[in-house]
Amino acid sequence: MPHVHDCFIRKLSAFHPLIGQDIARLRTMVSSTRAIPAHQELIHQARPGGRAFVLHKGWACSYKLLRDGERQVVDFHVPGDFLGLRDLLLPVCDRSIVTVTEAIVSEVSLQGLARTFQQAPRLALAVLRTACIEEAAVAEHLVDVGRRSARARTAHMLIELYLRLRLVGLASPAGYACPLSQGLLADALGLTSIHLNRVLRRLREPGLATFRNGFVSFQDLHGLKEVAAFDGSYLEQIGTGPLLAA
Amino acid sequence: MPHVHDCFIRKLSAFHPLIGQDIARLRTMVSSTRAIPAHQELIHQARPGGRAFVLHKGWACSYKLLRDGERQVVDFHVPGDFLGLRDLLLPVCDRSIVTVTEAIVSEVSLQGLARTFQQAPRLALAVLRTACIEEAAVAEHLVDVGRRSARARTAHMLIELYLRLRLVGLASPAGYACPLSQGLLADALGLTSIHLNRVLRRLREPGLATFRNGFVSFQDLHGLKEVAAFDGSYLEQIGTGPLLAA
DNA sequence: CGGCAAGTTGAACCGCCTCAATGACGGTGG
DNA sequence: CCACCGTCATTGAGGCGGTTCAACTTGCCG
Repeated sequence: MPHVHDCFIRKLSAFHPLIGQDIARLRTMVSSTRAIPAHQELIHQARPGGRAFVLHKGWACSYKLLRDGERQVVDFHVPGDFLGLRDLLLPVCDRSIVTVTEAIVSEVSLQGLARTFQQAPRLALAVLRTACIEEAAVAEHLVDVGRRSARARTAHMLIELYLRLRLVGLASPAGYACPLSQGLLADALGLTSIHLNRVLRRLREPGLATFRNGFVSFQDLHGLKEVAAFDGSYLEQIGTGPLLAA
Repeated sequence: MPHVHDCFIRKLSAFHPLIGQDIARLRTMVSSTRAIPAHQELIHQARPGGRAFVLHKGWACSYKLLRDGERQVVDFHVPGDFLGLRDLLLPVCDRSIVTVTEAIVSEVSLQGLARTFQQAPRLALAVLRTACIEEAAVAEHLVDVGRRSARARTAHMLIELYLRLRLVGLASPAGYACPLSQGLLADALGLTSIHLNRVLRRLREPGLATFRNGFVSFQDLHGLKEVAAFDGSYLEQIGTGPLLAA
């Protein structure tokens, strides 16, 4: 019933047309919507939990910790994302998810999900599809880190976040609010924050994009896509549905 | 009915106990088992297909091509793996899958999978779990490329392949047959084949592991795990089931 | 005002890449 | 049977991108 569900519904709709009944079922799937402070763990690496969440508001990120203290951010999560599906299906989760900002989430139990699968297979399919898309994002992320220069990789990440936020109405071609610190973004890109800082300057000074004070703003989105060698087939094709006429 | 299904069944069993009925259903899920030559595309990047396969014999790999011709191998596939689940669920697949060696596969249709989900939810759950594990491998791979040195990363990959092969009985602590070329492995690790060659030497000369003539052999698996800072929580916990008492 | 986290800049180092050449092997056709 | 070829593996020398270490600044909060 709370309208904070909007992002999730909006996102699912982009993948799969939902009917009214589906939305009603969606509301029975989740429970205990609540606010979580920033920098709080939702899911802990290697601790069996079996909890999943729908993120309604705020940002989160999943990361893995190495023994030497290094951290690799695997993915960022924005409103509408379904977190921890893996944690429900596997006995042990291999990564942690923490909030980046204050966040509003709803918890999803294994029972709730299973019930949804039984009663509304179409809906279940939509959920699976979003999970697939998020996995595709991880793979794209891997390509970034493995085969693109720091500059292309950074440009690519800024654009990807833009598309994902646009899908839920939180970004415009001018830019978007981005609460990530340079250190966190660097841990996602496989760079040091020092080098990322220099890379960001080399995007800012030629007039491509600016990341400052919690905002990403695009001066030349087309040029930025060139730099990123962006091929958004895995994301762009979505987000062209009726909900995103803007 | 062909016993080439063994690897898939064996792998599913490791995640979820199967009963006889499940195995019978599994056999109705797939169709047209056949041999595929080496270096042949099973699934083509950006070409809508909606086909998926169970790999019974041989190796395959999924990769993404960049506009500049660079290639990033996202994952290797060994017997027992389920290929292309994403391709069934999403309208467009964002990566290609090719055979590395000659391979034997069975095709799985969306209908076949959907039927399985309806008739045998337990089985469907097992399939989803293996898909999750493979996604976890991609994430681990991302950590490799993003935050580990070339040497640790290479060691890590050799061990990961070992564990995945062991799960289907194709590896022993002494080593395993590995038909990958150095160039292909380098494309997975985000290295040049030249540098990978030097890295392999720095694993061979201290007496850790050898990769030569299509075989990986471990001289000092424990030491190798040290080098890799290996934390196989996402893989090791599995493979300790009854089927893998060896 | 003091303290901490995050951002910014500089200088020096090194891991990995690039370019280049050679060796080892199997296949193919003369 | 050997000359020719393509693919893969191996080794060398030199250069660049990104790291490391070390300031210093800025902004926020107590």
